[in-house]
Amino acid sequence: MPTELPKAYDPKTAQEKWLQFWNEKGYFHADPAKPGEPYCIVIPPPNVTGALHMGHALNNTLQDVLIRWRRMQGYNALWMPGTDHAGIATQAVVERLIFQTEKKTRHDLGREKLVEKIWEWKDKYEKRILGQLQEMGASCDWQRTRFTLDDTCAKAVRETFFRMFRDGYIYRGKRLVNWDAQLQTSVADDETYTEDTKGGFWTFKYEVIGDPVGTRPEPELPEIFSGGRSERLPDGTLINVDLAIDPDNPDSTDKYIKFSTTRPETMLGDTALCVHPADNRYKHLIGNYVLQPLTGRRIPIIADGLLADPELGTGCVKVTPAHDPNDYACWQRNPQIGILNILNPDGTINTNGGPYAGMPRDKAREAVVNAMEELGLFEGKEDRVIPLKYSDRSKTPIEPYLSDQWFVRMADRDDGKPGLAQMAIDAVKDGRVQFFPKRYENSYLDWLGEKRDWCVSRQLWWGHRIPVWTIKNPSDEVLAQTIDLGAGASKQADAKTQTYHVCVLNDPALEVSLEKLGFVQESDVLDTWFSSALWPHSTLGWPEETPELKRYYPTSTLVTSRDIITLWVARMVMTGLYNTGEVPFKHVVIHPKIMDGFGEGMSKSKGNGVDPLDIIELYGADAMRFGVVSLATETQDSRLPVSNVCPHCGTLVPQKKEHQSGRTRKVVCPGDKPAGITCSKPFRPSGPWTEDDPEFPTAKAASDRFEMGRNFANKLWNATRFILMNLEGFTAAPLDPKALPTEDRWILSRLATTAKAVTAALEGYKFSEVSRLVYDFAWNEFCDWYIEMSKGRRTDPTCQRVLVGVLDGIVRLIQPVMPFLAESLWQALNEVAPTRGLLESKLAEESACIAAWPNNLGIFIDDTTEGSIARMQELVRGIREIRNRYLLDKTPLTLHVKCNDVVATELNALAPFVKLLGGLSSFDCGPTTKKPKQSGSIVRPDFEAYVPLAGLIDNAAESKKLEKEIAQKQKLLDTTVAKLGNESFVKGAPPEVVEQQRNSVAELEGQLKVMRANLAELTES
RNA sequence: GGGCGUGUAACUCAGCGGUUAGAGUGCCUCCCUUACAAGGAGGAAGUCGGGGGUUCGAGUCCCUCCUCGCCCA
Repeated sequence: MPTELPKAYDPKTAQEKWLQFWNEKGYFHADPAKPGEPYCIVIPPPNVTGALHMGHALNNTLQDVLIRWRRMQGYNALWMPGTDHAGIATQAVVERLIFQTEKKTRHDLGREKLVEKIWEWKDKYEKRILGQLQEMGASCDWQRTRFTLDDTCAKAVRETFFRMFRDGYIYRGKRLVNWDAQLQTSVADDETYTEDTKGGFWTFKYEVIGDPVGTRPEPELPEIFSGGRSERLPDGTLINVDLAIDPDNPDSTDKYIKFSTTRPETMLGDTALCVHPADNRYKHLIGNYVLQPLTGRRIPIIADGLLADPELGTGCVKVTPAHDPNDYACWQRNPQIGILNILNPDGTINTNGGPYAGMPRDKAREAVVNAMEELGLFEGKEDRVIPLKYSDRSKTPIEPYLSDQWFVRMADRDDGKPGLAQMAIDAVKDGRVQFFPKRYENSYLDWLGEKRDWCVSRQLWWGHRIPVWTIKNPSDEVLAQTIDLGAGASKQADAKTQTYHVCVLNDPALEVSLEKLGFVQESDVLDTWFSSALWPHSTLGWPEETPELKRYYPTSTLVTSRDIITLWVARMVMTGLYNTGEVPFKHVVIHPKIMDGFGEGMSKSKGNGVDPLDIIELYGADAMRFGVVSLATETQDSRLPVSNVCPHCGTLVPQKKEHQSGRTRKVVCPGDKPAGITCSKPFRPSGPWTEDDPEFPTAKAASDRFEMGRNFANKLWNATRFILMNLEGFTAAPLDPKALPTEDRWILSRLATTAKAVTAALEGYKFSEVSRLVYDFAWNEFCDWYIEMSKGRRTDPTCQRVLVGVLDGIVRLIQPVMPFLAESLWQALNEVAPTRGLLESKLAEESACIAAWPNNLGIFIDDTTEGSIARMQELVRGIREIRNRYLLDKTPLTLHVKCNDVVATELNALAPFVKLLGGLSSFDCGPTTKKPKQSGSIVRPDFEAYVPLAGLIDNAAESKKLEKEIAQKQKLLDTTVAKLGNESFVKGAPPEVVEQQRNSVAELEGQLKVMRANLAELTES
């Protein structure tokens, strides 16, 4: 006996049940020993910094769609899950938390203790994140879950660093970094943000000091104007640097030169003043010197057209290479001016700042301004809003800071070894790695093309500690003992600073003995991206030659968002090629970003992220997945306006901008007046909260964009419910397309077409197309028409087989997108019709997860039949339109159709359905049908149909409608005729288009004739 | 400043050279018809950002301007 399903789909029940079922069955565990072409995706490891938001939901749902689809196709599919330690982000979050709760800094705690605390945080959030993924239905191979700091990954990191060190790709160098003085670490550009901040614009002057000819060190002179700089002079000549006084203007003995700055304290580190080479006001001063009065240093006046802007301020700027990126670049062009660091790592002034040493930045600024004022060198201050760079981690201003860092060399090499950047460029250029959509290649290639060295050291405690031991000025004895360290260690020496670095691969004993000799291990850790760059091969076990690595590497597809193409994708390609000689993945799929309702990207710092679990709770995991798949189009980012669900009454209260970033703690529910709800109770809007609020319950986030998926799930559920209720006596048998009636041939043709299109969409990573195709077919064709038609054939065994067969196909097609729903329907089908099939009957698979993907249905495709049904649908819609217009409700109608014999034969064959769907008591059709008086009319190219409405018809209304239709058709006819009258159209357009237009004219003329006759009759009566 | 994208119905988005531009939501009318009111039937609603151009034909290709977004300087 058929089981009866509950009236509505209950996502919660399905999710609990099938998660457990899948887990027990182990469908998601990939075994390299099993057959099947490999298909592998590595997850972009989410940061353990915080929970996942809808952007992650989108990213992971798309991966799941692909992996589930390939699994159904019979691939040996592996989806490798894991999380990222996200160095600075996580450390900063934990440090902040500790400071809030215990008022302790990391230095109070110490390295070991802090790292321990971070591991606790990591455990908590890793669990949360993996839980979120599981609830979404992600079919990852959970047994293989990795973490970028676990032993397997650590081994790969160390091996890679060692090889790069040994091969000369890694070096120690100085660089101006974004210094976070609070956290005392450098941060990457993407870890900073710029905010307009109230500041000042001070103007000072320096005294130009006499510099008698001959006392200046001569060798300096050519350098100042050497290289490209002289070319930038407008007249192409060198300026006579020995002249402090302009020869053309001997009276202009400038005593002072004025400049402006937004950061007066950096004057302590000035190494030059700079003017534009073409600036006539200063031309004669170039090459002279000024006195930095606070430090007593004599610094040159130089010309640099790239730094100084004659239009801006006084046209003269101070140059502080160690504390400003532009000045730093100027120094690189003019190295003779020197570079001077005036800051300690904690942001206080160092000994280079003379009397100001030890002062914090802000105090030093005050002191410097005061001192300049006392010296009479202060010219004025203007309040100004300036864009200031902040650290995203500590929310304190960034200090450009010169420090020793470790770098990975990107550039081409002259020793025959390949340049890392070039290797990665080649892989995309020759198509070994392909981007979808293709245009994203540009950002990848452009960025790599700059071949800028990668700063990989971070002054943090949370991460992979750099395996380098260093000694300065070692004794000869020590040097002698480190001549031969074996193959497990590699040495670099910097002769200039007498510094020796030893990188150790994996030899704890050697580490100990090095330390005994006075070597000290580098305290820095590696940039997080260093370990994530290895992710595709490290997770598979590299450097070991594991069966997984052999089987699944290179992986197949990487699915990610565009903002980390450079930071992550490019680096994975580089390290993959460097370590394994092969690209890490063949396809890179870039998907859109989900924005909030105001067009801003979701992020943890903004706190405008929506927890997928909120959406899942409200609409179900299938609906959430369907929703995000639907918005994954190729071009557009997608807005997700969010509402707060009032915890008291369930009213949806739209989220406003002021609710975001945790700025609003209390919202009073306005209730829902139309629904008669007066709530007025307070709640806390959804947001980046980490704890409950004792006063106000927190609202969950909702978005009506997920209703579509929820409704669709319920629709399919009920379609299945209906079919199962009508399978009394079901027997399985193969279907012979030729022997089937029109309606069966039609729905099978539509299924076959849909399956083909869905497969093509998946192959092209056109995700939104996938959901749209299945939705349209299942709802608008199968449910709205075929199931309705089947109601006239309740006990027909063929119809039962078609119903089951098409439903079976729909369930397979939707499985990648809506796996919980699909499994629910599949299991229900398995109970009632375990043996089934369209072309052959066989026992269905035990789970939809492993059901075969529909293919080879092409035999069912039948355009003629699709045309017949389309005509019938037009007729039925016409009848319904008349019924609705006259509010005829359930009144049985009669219908007379005039058409040619061919059409009549087809319509007669479908007569039972026309009667059923149109609510007719009688139906006749043929070439001799006459229009009954007082009837509603439906005029279409192939037929004219009449519904007698004696006593009901509203002549005026009917005429009005007809007139409108006639006007439309006439307009169309006119433009078509005009088109055909255009000789160049008839000659230039493809013949089939011209033919189509000709047919259209004939049709329109026919229809217009009938409609005009009908109108005339209406107005007569 | 450079690059990439975007602007289509009230909202969120499809369509990217060929009939009269579509969907979901919302809106209006009718219907609790024995699968589904998370539903059914029907309807109204768009000078496809502005301006030029190419083409027999342009939301669709090119140029330009404007809006908004992202990335890189």
